[in-house]
Amino acid sequence: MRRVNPQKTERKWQKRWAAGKLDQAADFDPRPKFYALVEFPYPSGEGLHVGHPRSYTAMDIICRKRRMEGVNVLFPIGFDSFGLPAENYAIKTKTHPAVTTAANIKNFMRQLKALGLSFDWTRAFATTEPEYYRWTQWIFLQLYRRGLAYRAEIPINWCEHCTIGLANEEVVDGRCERCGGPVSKRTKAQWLLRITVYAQRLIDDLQLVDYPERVRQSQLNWIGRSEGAEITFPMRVNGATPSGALTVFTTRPDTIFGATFMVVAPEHGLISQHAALLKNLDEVQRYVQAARSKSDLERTDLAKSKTGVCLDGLSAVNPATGKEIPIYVADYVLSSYGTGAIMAVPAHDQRDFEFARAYRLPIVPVVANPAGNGAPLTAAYVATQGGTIINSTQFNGLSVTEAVPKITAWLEYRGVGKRAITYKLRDWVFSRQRYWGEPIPLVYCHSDECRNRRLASGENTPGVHMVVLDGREHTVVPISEDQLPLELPKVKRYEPTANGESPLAAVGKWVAATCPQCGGPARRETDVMPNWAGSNWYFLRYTDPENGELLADPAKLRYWLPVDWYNGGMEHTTLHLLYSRFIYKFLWDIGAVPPECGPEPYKKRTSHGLILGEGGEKMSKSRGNVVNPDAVIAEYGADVLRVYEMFIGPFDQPSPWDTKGIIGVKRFLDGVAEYVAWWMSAAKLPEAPDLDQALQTAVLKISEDIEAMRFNTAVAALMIARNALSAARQQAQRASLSQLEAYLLLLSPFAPHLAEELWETLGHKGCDRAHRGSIFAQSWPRYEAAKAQAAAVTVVVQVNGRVRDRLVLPAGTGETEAVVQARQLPNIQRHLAPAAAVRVVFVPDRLINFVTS
RNA sequence: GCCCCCGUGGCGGAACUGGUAUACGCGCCAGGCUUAGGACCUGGUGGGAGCAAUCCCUUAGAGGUUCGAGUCCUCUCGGGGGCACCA
Repeated sequence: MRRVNPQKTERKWQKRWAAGKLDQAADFDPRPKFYALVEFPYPSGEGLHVGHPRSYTAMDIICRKRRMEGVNVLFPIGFDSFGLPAENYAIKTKTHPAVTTAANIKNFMRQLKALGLSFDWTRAFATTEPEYYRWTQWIFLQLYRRGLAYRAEIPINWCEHCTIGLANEEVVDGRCERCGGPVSKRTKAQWLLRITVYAQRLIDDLQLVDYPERVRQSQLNWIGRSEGAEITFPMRVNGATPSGALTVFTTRPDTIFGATFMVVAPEHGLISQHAALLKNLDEVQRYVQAARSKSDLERTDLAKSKTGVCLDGLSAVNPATGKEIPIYVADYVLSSYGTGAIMAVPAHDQRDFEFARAYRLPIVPVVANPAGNGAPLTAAYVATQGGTIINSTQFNGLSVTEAVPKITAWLEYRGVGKRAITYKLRDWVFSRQRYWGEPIPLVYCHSDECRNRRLASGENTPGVHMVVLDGREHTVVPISEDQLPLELPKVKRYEPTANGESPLAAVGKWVAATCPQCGGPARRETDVMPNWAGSNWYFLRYTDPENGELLADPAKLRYWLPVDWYNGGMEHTTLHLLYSRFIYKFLWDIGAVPPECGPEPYKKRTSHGLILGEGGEKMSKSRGNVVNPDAVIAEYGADVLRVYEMFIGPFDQPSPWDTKGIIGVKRFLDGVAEYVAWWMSAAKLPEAPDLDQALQTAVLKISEDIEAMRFNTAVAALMIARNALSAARQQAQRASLSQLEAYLLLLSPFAPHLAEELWETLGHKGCDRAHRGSIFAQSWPRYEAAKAQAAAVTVVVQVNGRVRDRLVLPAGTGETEAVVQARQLPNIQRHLAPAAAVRVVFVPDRLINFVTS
C-alpha cells in the first residue's frame, strides 16, 4: 500500500498546528527553559537551499523532543534581510530592494512552513524592519558614545573596472566578485569598531562555553595572540645625530644580538616624518607608491622575492650590541601587525634571511644550530625550542627558553624594551559605501557653536568627536536616540558613485541634514552598516520582539538567556560568531543585557556540514547541481525530505546529495504507515512476546543520538525497530498498543506529519484546538532498563585473539560456567589442546579469549 | 609554511570508554506478484580457497603497544577545510 498524497496530509497538520499554541514559547513559565537558535536565513531570490533544512530540521528534532520532555522551548526564526544580492538585483532591474526582500521573505516563509518546522512564528521579524534596525542603530550609538566606534583612513578594496569600493566579502581571490577584475587598495575614511579591545576576553571566555574544538581553534587562530616584547631602537641621522627611535614587536627578543638591520612597512609613519632627511627620498617614495598600487594578491604572493629600499641618511642602533644598523622599507612587513616595523634577524627568520641574501646584509647567528656544525647557513635556523645562545655576551650558553625572559628583563631594566602581547585581530571595518543597510546615525556639523561646545567639553578626539571633511573641521554629532530609527531614504540609483561614495551621497536631501545639537545645517553620514550589524544581536530581540522602549525587556532577557544551543555553519566561525560574541559582551558591559545573563551569549555551539551536490562537488548554480527543496517536497513530501537529510550522513560533516538514496527513506516511511494500517486490521492476532527489548533499545539509542546530533544513526535505529515490527508480523504477531505508540513517539520529531496522522489513526483525538490529543502533547518515551535486558547473549569465543566460535548464554553467566561451556565447543577443542590454556580473558556477556602463548 | 578534520564494501556510511568489522540505507543478484513494468514484495550480497564443516585475507601503507587494534602511539602516502610574508 502506498501513502496517498503526503502533501495533502502535511498541509492539514501544518494548518492545525498553526491554529494552536504548541510551538509558542511562554515567557516566565515555571518549567525549565530551553533557548534553541539556528542562524536566520538571508532571504535570497533563489529561495531555500537544501542546506537550510539540514540545520533547521536537526534543531527542530531537538526542540520537539524537549517539548515532549516538559520543557518550555523558545525556537525562533527571522530574516537577515539587508545585503548585497538584493542591492545588486536592484542595480540590474531598478526594483527597490524592499520590494524584492518582501517577496523573498514571503517565499521563504512558505518554504519553511512546508517543512513542518516548529518555529514560534509569533516572534519572527526581519532585520530590515525599521522597528528592528532602530535598535541596531541604537547599539551603534552606544558603541560610539563609549569610544568604541571611530573613523579612520583605511584602505578599502577598489575595483578598477566597476569603479566602486568592494566589501571584503565581495573580493574573491583578490578579484572583484562581480566582474572578475583586479582589486586594488584605496584609502578612505571608514567607521571601525574596536573589537581589539575585547581580544583577550574573547579568548579567555572560550573556556566558559561548549564549542566544537575546531570552532574554538579557529577563533583562537583568528584572534592570534602572540607574546613577545616591544623593543625600542634609537635612530641616528647620518650615523651621528640622535633622532627619535623606532619601536618594534618581536616574539624572539632572545635573538636581539643577531638583529643586523631593521625594516618598516611602506605605510609606516617614519617615512613621512623623516622625509626631509632621506637622501634617496625619490627612490623611497617610488617604492612606497608601487607597493600601494599593488593588489593584495601580488603583495601577499609568498613566492615573490623580497624587495626593499634602504632609508639613506637614517639608521638605528641595536640596543644590545650598540652597533649601527641600516633601516629598510620593504613590503614584506605589514603595517597592520605589531608596530609595522621589525628588527630583522636573518640568521633565525627565513624572510629576513632571504632579504639579507638579496641585499648582502650581515647574517649573525645567535642561536647555535646543533646540526649545523658552524657551516655557512643556507636557510634561517628557526630554533623556537632547542638551541643554545651564542654571540650574545653575558647570555651565551643559555637555552632559548631561558634567554627569552632574561633578555627581556635586561632590556626592560635598561629602558629599551618591555614584555608585550600582540593580536592578529584587527578592528572591524563597520561602514559600507552601499545602500541596502542600516544608515549610520550621525551627522557632521561645522557650526561654531558645536565646535566651541566640543572644545569646551574636552571631548575632541580626532576620528571620534572631530573629523576633517573637505579640509574643514566638523563636529561629529550623533542623532538623538528618540529620533531613531533613521530610515533609509528612497534613491533612484543604487550604484555606488564613481568616487566610491555610497549611493546615499548622491541624494542631496539626505546629505543635507539639520544638526540635532545646534539646529544648523549639517552633513549626514552616507555610509551604511555591514550586513553583520543586524545579526549581531538578533537573538536578544527574539525574547521580546515587539518592545518599542528597549531593545528587549531585561526580565525577559534574564529568563531566556543565554542561548542554550546555537547551531550554524562553520563559515561564520570568525565572522558572525565572533562579532556577535563581541557585541553581546559590550551590551552586557553597559547593562543593556542584565548581569545575570552572563558574559557569553551562546552556551553551546554546534556546526552542521554542508550538503554537497551529487558526486561531492559544492552545490552551485553554475555547476547546475542545485537541488530545490520544493521539488523534493512535491515529489515525496516534507517528512521524506526531513528524514532523508538526517540520514544522509554524519550531521557535522559534509555529505553529497544522492537522489537514489531518498527512495530508501520513502520506503521506510511508507512501510511504517502500512504497518499501522495492517495493525488496525489485525486486532485478533496475538501480541509478539519479545518486542520490548527491540523497542527499548530504540528508545535509548534514539534519545542519546538526538542529544549528540547523531541523527543518521537515530534514523537507522528507527529503521531497525521498524524491521523488528515487520519480523513479528511475518510470524502473525502484532505489537501491543503501547509499543506501537512508543514507536510513533520516537518517530514524531523526525517525521512529524506522518506521526501525527498515524497517532490519530490509532484512535487519538489528534491535534484539536487545545492540542491535548496531539502526539506532540505526549511525553517522550522513558527508557526502561529492565525491559531492555536481553535474556540471552551471544558470547564470542576466541583462541589467541582469533574468533573461533560463538556461544549463546543466559545474560550474566559467570566466568566459570562460561569457560566450561566454551571448552566443549568442537571448534574450540580443535584449536585448543585440552590442558593448554595458560590464561583466560573473560569479558562478561561479550567474550572469552583463551591465550596459550 | 601553520592549524584543524578525514581515509572502512560498488556507493552514503555503522562500530559505546580497545572486545562478533562492514549495522542501516542505496545499488546489484535471485525469486515472487504482474499482460508488462518497477518508486512493489521476499531472500541473498567484503575478497579468496573448499562439495562441505571450515580456513585464510581485509578498515590508505609500514612499524609498535596489547590476550585482543578500524579505535591507542610513531612514521609515510592521499583527500578536504581554514589561516597565511602575523616578525
